[in-house]
Order: sequence, then structure tokens, then C-alpha cells
Amino acid sequence: LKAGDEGGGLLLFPDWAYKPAWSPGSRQVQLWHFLLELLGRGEGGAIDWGREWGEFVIRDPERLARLWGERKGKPHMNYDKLSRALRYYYNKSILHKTKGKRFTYKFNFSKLILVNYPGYPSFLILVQKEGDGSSIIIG
DNA sequence: TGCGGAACCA
DNA sequence: TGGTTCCGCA
Repeated sequence: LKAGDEGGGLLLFPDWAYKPAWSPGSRQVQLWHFLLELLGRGEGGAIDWGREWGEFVIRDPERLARLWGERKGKPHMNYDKLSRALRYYYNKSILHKTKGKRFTYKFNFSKLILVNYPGYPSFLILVQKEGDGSSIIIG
């Protein structure tokens, strides 16, 4: 496990999430992981947690897209393309759209690992520190 | 803005 | 397999 703790929250991911792209049997960084990473850091402005548990709001869509593009080496990334990738998550139950709220999506934490990595002795611990307390989900 | 098909790529 | 790119539609 690795942890990132800088301000807004604390995020813990299983090791596979951090395996570099070149290592054998590894995967490239997943979009959902990238989003969680930014959310955990409280990465100024581009994306932020929403009101409900797991809900997030994209404050600056094109900036988020640029960040994602930089990570993946896709200089022509934009929100149109990034949002298409997010929509592919609907069928996998990783995400769904919060209808009526602009740029607002919601994670399905309970399904995130199970769907993506079946059979993996999986665990995702996400602690959100907010004024009214903290929550923990273990999948 | 948001959706999902289709072709395509690593 | 997870997107990326492009696009017509509502």
C-alpha cells in the first residue's frame, strides 16, 4: 500500500494501482484511479468532492482533461473525450452520472474493485476527512 | 451538456 | 481491455 496525505484527505491504494506501465503484467494508469488521486490530493480547482459520498464535481473540465492528457501522453485530450471514457464506466458500475447536476458524477466504491479486478484479494480504503466526520469503505 | 455507436489503438 | 478519436443526435 501507498498513501498520499496532502490536505483534503487520505487515500490508500493497493500496490497494483501503482505498478509502472513498463513492468511485466502491469497496467497503465486507469482514469478512475487518476481521478481518485486528484481528489485525494485536493488538487486545486480541477476536481472536487461533491455533497454526497463518492460524488465529485469537475470544476474545470478542460483543465482536468489537460492533466489527464499529460499523464497519458495524449496532448489532444479534451473534456469531450475524457467524458466519453467516463461514460464507459456506467456499464461497469464504476461510475454513474448525477443527473441534473452539471459536471457531476458519482463513484460506486462497492463495485469499483470487484468489477475491475475479479478474484483479486482486493481492498480499497478511502477516508474522506470532512468537517462533519469521516467515512471508510472497504471493498 | 450529455449520450452512446463505431472504428481504432496500445 | 481501457480507453481515444470522431460524430450524429437530443
